[in-house]
Amino acid sequence: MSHSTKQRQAVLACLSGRRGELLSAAELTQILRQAGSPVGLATIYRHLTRLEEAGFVHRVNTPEGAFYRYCEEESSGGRECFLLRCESCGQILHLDCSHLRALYEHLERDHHFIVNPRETVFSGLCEACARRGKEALHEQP
Amino acid sequence: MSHSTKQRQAVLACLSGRRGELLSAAELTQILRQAGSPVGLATIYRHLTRLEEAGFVHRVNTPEGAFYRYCEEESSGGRECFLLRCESCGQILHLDCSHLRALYEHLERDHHFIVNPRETVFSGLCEACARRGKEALHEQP
DNA sequence: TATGAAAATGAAAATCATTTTCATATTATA
DNA sequence: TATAATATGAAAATGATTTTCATTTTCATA
Repeated sequence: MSHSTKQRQAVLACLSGRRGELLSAAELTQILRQAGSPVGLATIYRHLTRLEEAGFVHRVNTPEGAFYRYCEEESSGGRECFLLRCESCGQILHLDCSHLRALYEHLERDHHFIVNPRETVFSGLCEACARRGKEALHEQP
Repeated sequence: MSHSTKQRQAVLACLSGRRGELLSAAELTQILRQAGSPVGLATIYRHLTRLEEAGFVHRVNTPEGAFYRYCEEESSGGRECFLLRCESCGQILHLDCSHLRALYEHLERDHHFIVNPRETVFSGLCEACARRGKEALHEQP
């Protein structure tokens, strides 16, 4: 049995009020503290884990640690979203692309691998960083 | 200037002798110790970092930590390899697939995102684990 | 509305991969 | 060989996450 507590509600409410945003456990702690309802870090982690297991939030793992975001209900029309992470600036982009969906179907049908898009992060360079990198090649040292 | 030391050679030799295998720093330490040429963990990490920067090894990040493998020289005909990681059994599969290459070209051309295949790991379920999962659904509790 | 068992909390300690420090050892070159 | 640059490894530091445990809160039931 799970009890409803204000900490539990605060964590979910914070993520729910910031849809699309990816937050770390530390950022959540900070936000909740500033909002006047401080929640211990351990409790934050516990709720994030439970909320993820219950399908209310998604977790995205990066080399810099885990980030969490509110889970739009895909069952009710929400589009699956793919994640692109820029290795240079750390930004995480969301992409809805039919080619990607098709590729995942191909991997499943022809390579017997069922991709979990929520855990899969394409690592690379975003447009701005790629351009910056190119320019750097032409600069004087 | 970098000095050639037996530790440096041992690390590269170990990875080079196990092409295709993904090893953690701890596993490398273990293997080298058993082979009679122990190398300190800090030194292993230092060499792995330098070898990766120099292009001799690839690093793959997973929620369980980083893994390293010898870098086949792609410039001389080696095929780019894509990484699929089973969330259930932890196995990492290598895949050479033209659809994937095509998708990366699409992402670069149409979404201006340059994917780094070495850092990108598709997370999901391998064939065996997917089958096991399906069977489990039909089992009696 | 009281009671008590189950569940939740948070501070502090524990983990665990990785990095840094620093005193010592090794390498390459003059 | 001397010596300056570089490498080593043990131990300490880091930082994200998890666990422990004494205390507090929730909620079904009396």
